[in-house]
Amino acid sequence: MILQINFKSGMPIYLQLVDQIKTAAASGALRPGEALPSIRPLAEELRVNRNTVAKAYSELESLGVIETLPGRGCFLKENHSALRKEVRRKLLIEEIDQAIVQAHHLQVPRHEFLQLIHERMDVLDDKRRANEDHKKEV
Amino acid sequence: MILQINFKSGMPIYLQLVDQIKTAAASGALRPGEALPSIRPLAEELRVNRNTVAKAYSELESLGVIETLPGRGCFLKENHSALRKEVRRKLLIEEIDQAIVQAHHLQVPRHEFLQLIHERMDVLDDKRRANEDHKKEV
Amino acid sequence: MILQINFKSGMPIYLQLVDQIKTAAASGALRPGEALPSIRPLAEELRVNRNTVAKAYSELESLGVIETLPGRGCFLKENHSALRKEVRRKLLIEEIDQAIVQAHHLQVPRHEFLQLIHERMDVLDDKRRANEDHKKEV
Amino acid sequence: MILQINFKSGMPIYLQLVDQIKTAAASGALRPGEALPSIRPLAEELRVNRNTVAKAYSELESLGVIETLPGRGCFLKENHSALRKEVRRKLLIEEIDQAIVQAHHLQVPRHEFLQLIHERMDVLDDKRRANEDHKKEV
DNA sequence: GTGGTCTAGACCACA
DNA sequence: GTGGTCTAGACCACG
Repeated sequence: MILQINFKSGMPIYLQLVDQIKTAAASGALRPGEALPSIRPLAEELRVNRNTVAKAYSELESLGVIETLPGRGCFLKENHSALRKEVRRKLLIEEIDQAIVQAHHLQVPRHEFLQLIHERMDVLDDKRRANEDHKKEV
Repeated sequence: MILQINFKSGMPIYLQLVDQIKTAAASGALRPGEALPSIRPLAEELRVNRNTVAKAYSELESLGVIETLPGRGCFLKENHSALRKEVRRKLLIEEIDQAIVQAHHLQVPRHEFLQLIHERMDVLDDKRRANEDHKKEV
Repeated sequence: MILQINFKSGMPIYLQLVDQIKTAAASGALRPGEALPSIRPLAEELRVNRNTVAKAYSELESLGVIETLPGRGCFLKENHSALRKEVRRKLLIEEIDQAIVQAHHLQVPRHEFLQLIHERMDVLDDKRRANEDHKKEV
Repeated sequence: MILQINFKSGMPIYLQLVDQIKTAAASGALRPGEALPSIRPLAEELRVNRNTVAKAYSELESLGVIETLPGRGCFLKENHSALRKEVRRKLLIEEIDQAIVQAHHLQVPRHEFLQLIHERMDVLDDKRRANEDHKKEV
């Protein structure tokens, strides 16, 4: 799971986390019963206060998305079905449209835009792989 | 231009307006030189305080998207993009990363993601062209 | 840094603050990275509403002069001048023209005017140096 | 007399006019009994609403600086002595300092700054001469 | 009519 | 404690 925070959006960080984790859960990127990253390391990784992550988790718990077992960690609850394909498509289109609009607003030509997308996909892929390798080693 | 506010999203109202107006500008729904809705009526329509709309507009002005002529109104600027290339790139990357992360969360495979991007670029292009044609007729 | 407001000048309070803080930054009275007075106490000290100070600070942020870290405070930015050369020139010309016009109004002859400029540049330079020395000692 | 308006300063235009005319009067650039430019042409020249100029003049009248003779125009009143040299110097220094501070803020080097000053003095001189020639022809 | 400023006071998010 | 958002309402400046 990749979590990405936008510090400047004005949207509360803990809500950004909630949204992204809900999405990951709903999409199946997070499987029922699977453990979420624990608060302290995640807070460090995201360069965010621990309270902020804790708040996101407690919000998720009260939403019934996750379950907190004190002393053991946070786990995804069972009763979540993956979203229907159409809904997922809609969620993704929202983000894509924002990027396209931004590109147009900044007058970035189409080919540069596409090139940038490929670049970022590679960058983020590498990041993710690095993360996973790091965890295997630990 | 249709403006719509989500009071529960946690995202500040004025930022929602900023985003939507930037989008409208980028998509061609608003044309350079065109007047934006005036602050007071818009505030009433959206059932929001006048200051909140004013803040959105003032933000847009300092971003260089609109121009406000006191006593006359607010207008979309002509050349709204005097940002340095580096900064533009950074802004765009932010949006792109969000889309990529969303795609990953939703476990949309790479080729489907790219296909969707092309689709949406075409769709938005068509929309923009339609808008322009409509205005020419008027 | 001393901030002083003229309630009768007709110039908006928040702009007076913006100007004075820009001046303090330019003169070295405020150093890059240094914290500005926090909004609430400053508002009390100046007997001004909190929002007014906040508006000044937010203006300074969008001008790229300061950086505000919510929950922590506002700080003078390091490299406050990413403006394009052309824009900078225009901003400077505005100020220069005002001085020239004032000189003409006061019928100060050209050579006296230029002499006065040199004098003031030296005076302000000295002030800035004094400020820097003082801070090194602290 | 040169009148120079800054539309972006936030200071009311009519107050800018009042200040500049007071200064011109105090310095002797405007002589007692001399006629001020009439409202309509001045408003056009400055690209300002007639009401704004009218307001400035009415303000000046209530301050006792000028006298309005309906149907004939506005004239500088008699009882104004030129300011003492020291005061004039102080007024001028204020403007000069603002320009210097702006230059420093924009990191314009000293020699460029001085060069720009000479440039602008020439430009404004030419403007003034053009104005005067134009009036002689009329 | 337009936008701009300021106040007073409430509540939120974050460290 | 910090800054941020929002509301409600008053008054000003300008066209």
